[in-house]
Amino acid sequence: MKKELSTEDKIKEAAKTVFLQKGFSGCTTREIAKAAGMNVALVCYYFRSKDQLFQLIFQSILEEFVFSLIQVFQEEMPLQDKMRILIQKRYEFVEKNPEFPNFIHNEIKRNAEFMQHNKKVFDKIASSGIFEEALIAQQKGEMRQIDMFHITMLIMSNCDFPFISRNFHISTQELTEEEMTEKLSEHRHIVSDMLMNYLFPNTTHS
Amino acid sequence: MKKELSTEDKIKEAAKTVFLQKGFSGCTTREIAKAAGMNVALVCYYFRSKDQLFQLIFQSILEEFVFSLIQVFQEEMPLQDKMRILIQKRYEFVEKNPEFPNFIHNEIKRNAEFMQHNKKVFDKIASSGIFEEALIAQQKGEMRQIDMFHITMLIMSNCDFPFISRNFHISTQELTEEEMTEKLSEHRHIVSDMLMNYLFPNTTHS
DNA sequence: AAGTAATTTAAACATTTGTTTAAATCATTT
DNA sequence: AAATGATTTAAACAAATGTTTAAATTACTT
Repeated sequence: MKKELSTEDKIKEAAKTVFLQKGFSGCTTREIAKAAGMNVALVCYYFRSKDQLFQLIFQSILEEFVFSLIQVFQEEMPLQDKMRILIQKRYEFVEKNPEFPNFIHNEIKRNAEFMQHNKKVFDKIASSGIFEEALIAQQKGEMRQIDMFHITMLIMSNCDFPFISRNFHISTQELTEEEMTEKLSEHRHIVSDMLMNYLFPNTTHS
Repeated sequence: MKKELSTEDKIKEAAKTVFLQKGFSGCTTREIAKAAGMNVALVCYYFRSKDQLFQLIFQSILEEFVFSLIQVFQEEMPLQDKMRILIQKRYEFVEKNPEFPNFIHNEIKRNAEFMQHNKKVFDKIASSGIFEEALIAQQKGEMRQIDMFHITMLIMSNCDFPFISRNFHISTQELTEEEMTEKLSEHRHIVSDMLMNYLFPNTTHS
């Protein structure tokens, strides 16, 4: 059923996998071609250059990432529930796309202007109204009064880092892949508990 | 005063800077040589190969990293204080070496065996007795009863990630370098508060 | 079926990059 | 000062890598 992909799409899929796993500098066009079961020249035929192919992939991945966030913001429910779900969704998103955070950070480092090209995507978060909603909750005393910067950072730190550092912990604590997967699955509840307790201190949390 | 370095040491220093900033795949021997103000051939003359030079740098950085942790464990004080200081020291260490965490994760990904060569270094953490100490505190009910895996993960997540994602937040939230540095400095107190509250729930924290 | 355009392939090209070589320079010892 | 060994340099080499070319194949239209 997956056989019916065009050559162009096969290369795109392979490129996504390889770029996510190894980053731009860490892989070659030949590697991507091979992963797609294609000739080297075909990569250039369809995408002109490695840079252009990367730009394309990067953008699509970035959108996927941002949309997964916005999806939650737009729901109709109390901020506290929204936050809990946000944390959960975020954690699960990274669980499914564990290479993702590292990928973004590496490529921003390699080329800081990348993000400027994709700023529009991030504006969608701001225009979702989530920040205003949080401000109101803070004024009501429902939510801890700290800058949105810190809130964002706390959520991302605790949801993204475990997967960024997956191999590190496997190595240093001598875990198997399966044990690690299990641990990371457990960890979500701890993260959720800790963050919700901290962000909404006056509430009893199940 | 810094002029009195030997050629070998100049190359080592340059290599450390460049490797930390760009990773192994992200830089060239010529780049390192240039950063050291040296000839390309000198890099190979003193270190035989890029791989060997990298191995050397990696190991020294890793030791620096681990020793900064152990230092705290060995002090004589209640676990709760030890933890607070650990969090603080860890945060400050990454603040001073912001490229560090990303560097480690990237190179582990590139070559998983790297860590196996340096396992001895990490054993020193275990033999510091910190884990036993934590277990006792948990049995006494002083400390939240969660696996050391999760505790380690929480601390590292909140201390390391802010610096890993520094450029990401600068880009997406349109901050200047100075604003970001300031924010990250504030963030330490939030991290410390949140973690201490979570790990030692029955205590009042200043 | 012939002709046309798109796709695919193998080969080649130019650059980059890790490494080596052989000569030149410098420092140190005798 | 001569000689010896260490250090430095420029040049070269081989392999890898991004990209292009030109021919071969396929798909599609008339």
